[in-house]
Amino acid sequence: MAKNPAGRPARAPRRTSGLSRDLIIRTAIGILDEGGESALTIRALTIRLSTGYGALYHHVADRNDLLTGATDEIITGVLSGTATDTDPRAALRALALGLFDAVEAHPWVGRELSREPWRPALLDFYEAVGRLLDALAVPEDALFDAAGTFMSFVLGAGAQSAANASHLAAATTDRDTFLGATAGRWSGLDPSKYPFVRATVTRLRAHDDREQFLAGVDIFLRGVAGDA
Amino acid sequence: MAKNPAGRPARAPRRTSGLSRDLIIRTAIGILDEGGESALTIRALTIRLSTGYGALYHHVADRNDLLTGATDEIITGVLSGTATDTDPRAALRALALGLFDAVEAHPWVGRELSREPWRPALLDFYEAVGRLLDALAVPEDALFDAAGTFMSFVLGAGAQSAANASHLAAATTDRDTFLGATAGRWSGLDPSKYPFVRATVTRLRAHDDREQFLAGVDIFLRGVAGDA
DNA sequence: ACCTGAACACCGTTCAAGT
DNA sequence: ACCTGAACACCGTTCAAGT
Repeated sequence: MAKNPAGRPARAPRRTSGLSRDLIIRTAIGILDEGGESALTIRALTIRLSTGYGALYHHVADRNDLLTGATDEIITGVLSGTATDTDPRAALRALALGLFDAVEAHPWVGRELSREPWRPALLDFYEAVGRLLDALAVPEDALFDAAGTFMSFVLGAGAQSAANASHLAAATTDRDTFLGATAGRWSGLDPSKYPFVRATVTRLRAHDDREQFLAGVDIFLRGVAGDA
Repeated sequence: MAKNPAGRPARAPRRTSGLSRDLIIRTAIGILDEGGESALTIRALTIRLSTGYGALYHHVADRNDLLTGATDEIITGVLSGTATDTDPRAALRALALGLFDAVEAHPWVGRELSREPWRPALLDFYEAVGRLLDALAVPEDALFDAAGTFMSFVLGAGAQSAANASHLAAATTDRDTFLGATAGRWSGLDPSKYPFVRATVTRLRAHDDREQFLAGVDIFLRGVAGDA
């Protein structure tokens, strides 16, 4: 149905409801969630929104704007859903876990944040972390290093977990098969050269990214403010 | 000089020295270092190697193979240059700093590692970390979480620092101007809403990524095995 | 076996033209 | 003001043809 028989170019029905940056970003998030970063093409967006290229470019600057806008939207959602007025340790755990879960749910966010860190939405996150560490009585001259370290760890763990999630999605197999294959590959390594990796294998099947992440948060908290 | 006047297609002089996967990867690293991931096009590679498309595809599978191969090469270099037979704490610091410096020197490596974690070369890194943590008398049931956390932090901090480095390269300005602009932007934030971010501003100009990274490593070491 | 380069099927983005 | 879609300048990859 690309052309009509009369030779006049076919014309898609004009949208009745107006386009908006918000609608475009939300649609982009849908495409990103389904197919990852590479699935977000301008063409795919025009089709899903049944509109033209120019219409999109009227509301967003370019594809990059689309990606940062989508990322901001996700991060903002994390913060608005997390209470920070409880015990500082609990609040830091909740904040970290909120970002971690968001990145697991939207694996493309992790890579986006490593491309464009210090987006406005992440600034709110950093601010909250800083205040909570201050409330934990972290000495002032250690506060900035501690906050930066916390951000690096949370984003790093999120990105890594997201990468696993992406590979999981790419492999059409389920999680156990994927981990099993990894374990199998690692088992094939020379035991004398890779004793630790091989010891990890026996744990891998029961491995829970989220639990390991929380264990990491606790290591950080102990390191930064004595025993958690 | 696309065509010669006689209408016969111009033909580039045939390479005298043979192509090899190794030469291709090394050339790719050069392009990546100069222009980042987007600069690595197959066309750019053929030009720099004065060869054709098919020649490249004869030695590497595709662009992805090029990227992972280049990343492996860098990571392998880090490990071969780091001694791990000293005091475990010192060795962990050296190992972490080696990866951090490599990512700073080759910013594209950080994003690549977040796309393809657990490359063989990183396995060696993980193995070394696990053994060193064991040598630090980290209890066995905490060893795997600790090693994973360490990896996440090192990769996360590296990626973040690399993102800064990329922006620094994109902005043709120097580091002080860039940090000054960021500080200026942050200073404009509502002081009652962002007290911590604003307090960070005064530190930002004197900020040293490498020092903050080492401070983070020490937080981790304290958290994982008592006072460092 | 190794290499060449035209050709193909995509991209993001622009812009004259429509309402 | 908002939208359409042909056109442009790129991509990565393939493959018949050369040596």
